Amino acid sequence: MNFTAKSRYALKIMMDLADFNGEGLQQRQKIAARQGISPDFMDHIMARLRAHGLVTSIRGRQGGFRLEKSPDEISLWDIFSAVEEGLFPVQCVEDSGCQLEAQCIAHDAWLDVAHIIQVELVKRSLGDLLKKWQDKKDKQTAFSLLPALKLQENSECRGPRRA
Amino acid sequence: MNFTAKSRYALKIMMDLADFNGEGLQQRQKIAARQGISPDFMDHIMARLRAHGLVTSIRGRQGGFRLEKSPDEISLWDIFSAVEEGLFPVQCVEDSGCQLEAQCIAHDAWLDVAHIIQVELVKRSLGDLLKKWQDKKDKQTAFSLLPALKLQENSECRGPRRA
DNA sequence: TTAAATGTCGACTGATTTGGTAAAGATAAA
DNA sequence: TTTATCTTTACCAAATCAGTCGACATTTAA
Repeated sequence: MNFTAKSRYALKIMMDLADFNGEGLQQRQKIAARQGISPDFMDHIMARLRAHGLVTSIRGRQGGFRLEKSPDEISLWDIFSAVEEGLFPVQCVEDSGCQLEAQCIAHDAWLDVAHIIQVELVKRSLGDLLKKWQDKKDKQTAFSLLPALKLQENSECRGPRRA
Repeated sequence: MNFTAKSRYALKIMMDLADFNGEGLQQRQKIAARQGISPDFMDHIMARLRAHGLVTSIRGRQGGFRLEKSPDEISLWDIFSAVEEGLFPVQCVEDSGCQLEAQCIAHDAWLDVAHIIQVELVKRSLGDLLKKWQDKKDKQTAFSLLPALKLQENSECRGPRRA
């Protein structure tokens, strides 16, 4: 299935854009700072999100990014399949051109696994996820005096690849 | 989620052992030949399957491998988590020690994704998969004069990493 | 007791992927 | 024309992957 850093970053970026949806264009630097991502690396991810019609970009002064569709119309599958080369677990499922399909004892199992993961990812929309995040945030701030978390800069929720 | 060749091979090996379950010990060379796997590489996978209590090995002459449990008691999750280092999609979900949990806009989504994938993989037992495979095989042989496929050597159901 | 048939373990390696940096450029507003 | 913004491409070090290899341990049969 191969969820790399691209998927992790892409989800953060998309959640960030959804969180600011309707509040105008969001700049590359700001998104990157809020989500703790290297802006240079973010460029690669943005290029893919744009190519797949998930975000719109405006160049020049006052430029920036925004979602191209409503958060409810964007699924986790859309996001991950936009940024990952091969999201399917194994090659033979991905290109559907496996010559040994009939003889491979594992082929159908992989097809099944690939299918169910896709189904579950399609079920989950950015809109739903954002709602859960906002509910959680509201509860947190109700019990503390922290400023709204969305204004804090975040750093990457992850250590080096191997613990 | 990171399904590498280890998962692909492990599934083939376990399906093979399930297919020959009750027919005595299966030798390393035979399994490898039937499933089109390098025996040397298979050693690494076998070590993990054994360490996780999925297969039993007997050394010396007349030695070999067999399943340690009934195919119905072995799930895809058991197999994949035995051979992969990090089966979870992202680090912060895997080690549950993420300090930024409360501030990460994506954390709960990853937790959800990891959970549902695990649930679906646990649902799928080697017994069920084997049954489907055997049904398929029966239908195939009913319409052709090919010898039973389980006796044919197989080669890996996959090309080079990049098409 | 020895030889043969098996599984076990760890070191090593070339190729690929990953995750990132950087430089030069395009575009639009001020 | 300057400045702020996104775009594209090239490049790179480090890690991972998918093995290969060799030495070794164990059991049985001759």
